[in-house]
Amino acid sequence: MPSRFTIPVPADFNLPRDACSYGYFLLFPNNWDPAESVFTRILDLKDGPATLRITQAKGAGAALRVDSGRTLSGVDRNTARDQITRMFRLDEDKAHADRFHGLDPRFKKSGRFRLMRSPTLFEDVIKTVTSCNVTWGSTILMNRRLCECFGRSGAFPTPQKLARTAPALLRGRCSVGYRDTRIVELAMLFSGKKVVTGIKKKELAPVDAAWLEDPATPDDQVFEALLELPGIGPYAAANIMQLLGRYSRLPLDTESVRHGKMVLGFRGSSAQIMKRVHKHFAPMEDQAFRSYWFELWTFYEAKHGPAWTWQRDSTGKMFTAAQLSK
DNA sequence: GGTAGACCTGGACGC
DNA sequence: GCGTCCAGGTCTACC
Repeated sequence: MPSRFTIPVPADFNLPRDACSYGYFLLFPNNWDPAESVFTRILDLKDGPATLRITQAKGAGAALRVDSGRTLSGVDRNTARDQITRMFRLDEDKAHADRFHGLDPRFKKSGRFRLMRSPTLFEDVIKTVTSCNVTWGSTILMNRRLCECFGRSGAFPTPQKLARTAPALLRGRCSVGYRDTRIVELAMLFSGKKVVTGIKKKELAPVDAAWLEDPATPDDQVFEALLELPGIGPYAAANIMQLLGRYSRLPLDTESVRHGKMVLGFRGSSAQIMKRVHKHFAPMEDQAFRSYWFELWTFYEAKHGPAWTWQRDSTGKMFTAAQLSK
């Protein structure tokens, strides 16, 4: 039996704008339907996977309506509500907006400040690993296959499932290449296991997700802890920081170099341009990433139209530095 | 501390 | 259809 519930949102929350605010909205098992303005997401809940259809029929500020393909227990409904809240950052209120817009008023009119993320930290970490050293089209493919091959009914696979998976099988089915062992080791760490990692050649304690998510934990300690994880270098760690709601660091990559050259007019080697991009956004203090990201996003939208009109299988594959430089 | 090269895959390109 | 080259961060070895 289908079921329906609602989730209240902050007065400024706008589903098309805020759901389509970061590239992960294009990755499985997320699906945005531009024609209907419907965000569909499969969540692996206690009683099994559920396909959730999320809409905001009455516009910005109106409660989200969530339709499930099956009846949800009270426990599953609460878990779904928590995960959707995390995904759309519904806990970031006017104070967050005011802080960002005070430092960078360019985005006050559009109201942008929220960045879409995953329902769980584990999924954010794996999505980040699958976005490293690979073109965006391959990132889409890896996430699709992870869900199809190892997730229940197309949901994102759990840490427990991936922790039990042989790296070679992961590589063979999901085209993750050398990331295979890194993903399995990360899954073990998120499953509460100690890991003697072959990647970084040391014994690692299980990931304490609550400690990483706790705003009271200092940024520097979170960053250092992330760098310890297999497959996580400076770029990935900085990206996970913003996914954790810590916006002072910039995950700079080849795309940042392209942006530095094309939009900011910087010249020099890649390393020099990255240093200049860092310096350029330093005045944005604890909001540096938001300022950087929405500047990038504005460039993308100027090329391809508003993000809520993008199609995963066409527009969504255009986003690589090489493509955008053309 | 800085740097070169290996790690993989998909896609573009030339023949 | 096949071979070659390239894009894309992390990690290790070496200086």
